[in-house]
Amino acid sequence: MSIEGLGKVNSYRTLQSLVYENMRDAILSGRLAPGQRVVAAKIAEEMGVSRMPVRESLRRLETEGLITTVPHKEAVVRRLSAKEMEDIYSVRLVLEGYGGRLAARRITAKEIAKLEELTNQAEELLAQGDYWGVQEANERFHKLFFEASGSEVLCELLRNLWSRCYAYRHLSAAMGKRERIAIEEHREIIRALVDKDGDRVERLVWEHTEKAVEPLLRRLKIEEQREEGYRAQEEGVDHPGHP
Amino acid sequence: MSIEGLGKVNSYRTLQSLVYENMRDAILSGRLAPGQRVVAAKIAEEMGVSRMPVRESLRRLETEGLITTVPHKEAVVRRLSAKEMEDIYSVRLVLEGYGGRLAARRITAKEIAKLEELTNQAEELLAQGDYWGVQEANERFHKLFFEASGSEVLCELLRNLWSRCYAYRHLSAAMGKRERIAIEEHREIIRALVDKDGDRVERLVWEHTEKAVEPLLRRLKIEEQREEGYRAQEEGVDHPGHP
DNA sequence: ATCCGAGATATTGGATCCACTTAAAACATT
DNA sequence: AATGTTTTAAGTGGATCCAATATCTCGGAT
Repeated sequence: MSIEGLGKVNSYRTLQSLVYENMRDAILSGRLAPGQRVVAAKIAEEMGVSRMPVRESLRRLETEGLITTVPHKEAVVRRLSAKEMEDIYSVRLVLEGYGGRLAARRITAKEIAKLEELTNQAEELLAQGDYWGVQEANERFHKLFFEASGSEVLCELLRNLWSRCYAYRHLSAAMGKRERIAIEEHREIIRALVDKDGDRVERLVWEHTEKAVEPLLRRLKIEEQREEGYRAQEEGVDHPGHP
Repeated sequence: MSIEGLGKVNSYRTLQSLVYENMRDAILSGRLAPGQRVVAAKIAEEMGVSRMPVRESLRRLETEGLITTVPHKEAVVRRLSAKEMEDIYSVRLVLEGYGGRLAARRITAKEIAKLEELTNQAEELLAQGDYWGVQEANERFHKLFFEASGSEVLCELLRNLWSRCYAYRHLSAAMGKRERIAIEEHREIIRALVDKDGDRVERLVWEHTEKAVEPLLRRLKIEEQREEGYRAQEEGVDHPGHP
């Protein structure tokens, strides 16, 4: 009936939406890791609800691309191959660039101030060696940035693409190697926004995102190969190809 | 239990997926028109199934942006304002342009032949005055075109954007005014693909889509104003603003 | 020893039931 | 007649039950 610690449940939210958010959060945070099986009954019991709202949530997560289901078999948290990750990032690149172009035309002084604040925050956190904090601040920068585009459709798509790779964000932690430069690039983007120079914003976002994704992809490919190695060892097969 | 005329239902497809496709088709075709209310129980009865698979389908359609639901109230087929339509088209523009750029690098001779065939088909249909047929052929051209990009992510997003405005396609019927030119533009895009000139493909797609959307938007705006006029008349209010 | 098939088990898919929310309609009150 | 209130109807949200299907296990035949 009620989810512990969430107070008055039935006041205005449906159970289904709460379960959905809970599951989504679990996936993004990594509590439900990519490849892990998701059993509706288990989730339902854990949350103290029936299977019904869980099933509806599963459908939503499925159409968002966060889980995959096979009829009568199972639902698993979706795993991304390096190729898929690359595709997602390249589309994000294009869309964020376009968002930047739009933002340059309509961003307000207030929003720019907020972007500057986030950049300063990131800088401070970097000085303290809090790399995770830096990443979080940078994420908020990007989110705010594309929301300034004024296109709800664009935001929706970007949020989706974002959430699909969020569970892999630990792979893109640069641990001091790139953060310095990334923050400088953010400042440059802000300058271009102030100048209302859409072309320049777009180009800068392109370069910026491209550089950010490169190490992530490299690591993902390494992980993939390592895992394939394991599997080969276990199964006694040398190259089973992708499942 | 069984949907009439669909044969062996439980062999490999789930009822839910059949209901989903049915509903989606109804929305795209206009049988369920934008703004129309969708009552789960009614749909269930019509299709001869229980409400369960209908509810799951509704969740999917909702996250795809084809319907909107208000908790405990109702589900309605989503209506697009001119602004939303404009946003969707501008994102489509960007993505299709990018898809073209990718396609230029990897499209095969066979795919190009198929594109040419579709263009010829469109031309024939135009000569016969079958404007609807022309539109359909052109749609298939676009679909095949962006599928040649090789990016599943990109295709998924474009399919979604496509489906969101599909119910409004009658508004973009040019009835002979533009089809001639559109077909010529398709041929030019094909030429650029043959030359593997990604930049040119992207530019051509931009221009092409931009020209196609303009009349649609104009008509949508006119419809919007007319409807507002009706409402003002009915309610005796002069300008109630957007709901 | 290996392969195959018949139960047993786990889990999803679908139907039905009930409770709760919202709106609409009927009614009463001023 | 207009307005506020109660009753009624319609429809969603959630729980539970049953059926269908896939996987697993174990015993038997070759």
